[in-house]
Amino acid sequence: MLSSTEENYLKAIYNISERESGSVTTNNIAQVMQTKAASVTDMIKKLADKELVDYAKYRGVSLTEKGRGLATQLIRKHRLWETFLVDKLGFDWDEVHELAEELEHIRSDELINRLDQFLGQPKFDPHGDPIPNASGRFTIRQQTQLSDLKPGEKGEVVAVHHHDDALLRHLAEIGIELKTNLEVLELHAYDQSIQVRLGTGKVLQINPGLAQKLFIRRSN
Amino acid sequence: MLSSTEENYLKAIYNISERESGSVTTNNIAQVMQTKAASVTDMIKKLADKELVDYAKYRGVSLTEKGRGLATQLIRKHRLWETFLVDKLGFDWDEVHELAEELEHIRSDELINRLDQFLGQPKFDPHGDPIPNASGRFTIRQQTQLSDLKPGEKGEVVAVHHHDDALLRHLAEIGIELKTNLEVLELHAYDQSIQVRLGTGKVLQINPGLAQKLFIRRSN
DNA sequence: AAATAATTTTAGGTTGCCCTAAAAGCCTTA
DNA sequence: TAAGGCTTTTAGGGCAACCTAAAATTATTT
Ligand SMILES: [Mn+2]
Ligand SMILES: [Mn+2]
Ligand SMILES: [Mn+2]
Ligand SMILES: [Mn+2]
Repeated sequence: MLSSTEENYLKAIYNISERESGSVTTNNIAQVMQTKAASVTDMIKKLADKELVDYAKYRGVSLTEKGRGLATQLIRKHRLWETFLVDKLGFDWDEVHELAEELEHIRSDELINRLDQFLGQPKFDPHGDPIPNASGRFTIRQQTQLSDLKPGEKGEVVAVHHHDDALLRHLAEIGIELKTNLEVLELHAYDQSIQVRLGTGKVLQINPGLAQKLFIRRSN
Repeated sequence: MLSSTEENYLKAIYNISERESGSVTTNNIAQVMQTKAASVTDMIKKLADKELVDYAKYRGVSLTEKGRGLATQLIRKHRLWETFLVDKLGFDWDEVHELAEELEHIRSDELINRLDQFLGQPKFDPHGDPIPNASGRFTIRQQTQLSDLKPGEKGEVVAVHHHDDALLRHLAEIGIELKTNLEVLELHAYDQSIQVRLGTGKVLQINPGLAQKLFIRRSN
């Protein structure tokens, strides 16, 4: 039985290792967990004792199979709760992350499987992130960063990277949400910004930072 | 901001003072919280510092207005989550108490108010217990213990006392749930048992312990 | 290859919630 | 009303998760 804190560390390690290659460093975890390196070392030892991470002093950690499995289940719970909050309770997509951070620690397989059924076994959460199934398998989807599209290419917004509430609110404001269709009109060499036309006809300048955080499925 | 533990103590004190008159004793709380008297004394001091209980050494505690308000909100959350689990996720009434014990500590007024809306602002939980509204007011209902009915009296089961899962399963097995209609046929002086006929026609012998835990609204 | 800089670990301490054992206070009953 | 028996509090610790400061190790620069 893991504490909520242990679960959060596992998830942090999982997320870091998804976006960076090699082993995960103490400082890296400290930053994500908003804590101090010394505290991370304490916790790493505990997780290593429980065989959830492989750990070599001064060399960082990586998840074991067991650790990765638990992290995946936690992500499943997080994303299912987010889906519940948006689809059933009518929250906006920028309001659900913190709540899901608490709800994900409710410990009951029965609960999460019933919730999954109730929601119609969704494959993606309100931010377009894939929801692993009960065996921990993710649905793979073809997607590209908006910043990689060439002028003339069209597509549909399928995910946003990631849980920055201000970003999500901004997107909603300028008219971008999941399933929004768009076409790249021009790339401006001067500031790397991208001009796009939305399905609604609205034309927008998207700055490069934002364009990296929007994931598109090409549609032609 | 209260910890889950502090919230649970408040709820325990609230529940004890509902069923017993006078101030709530340390041992009483220790028994409900499954902990030791010394631990209770520690916590009582903390709650007294926060002005959630009135405390006089060796004299027990009682909730302040503020403490009672928080306890009531916790009970609201508990009962709304139980209602969600039964009505929306299809759990049986004997399966939801422990889960609600965890869910009730999720801290968000917005969440609980949306959940309330989603459930249709229910007035009673799956065990027939009243759900306080956002201002902490309970719906009052006329009800009598089955053990107080006289032969010939009829009524409807409106609540069961309380969260003993085995009791709830037993009731379901013998055909008693909320809204079950019944009529008292006979009282047996020998063992104080009560013979009742359910709406279905089924005739049962109910022992006096159980009869005290069934709440009935008279219907004639 | 040193020297310096950065990272990581260790040492020692705090807080919240729990414990056992002993002391203190309250209550009953002779 | 005084003793004995409960109940409650205090004293002194343990454990999880955090902290700061110092030491150890690794990485980078000269
Ligand atoms: Mn999230
Ligand atoms: Mn998400
Ligand atoms: Mn309950
Ligand atoms: Mn209930």
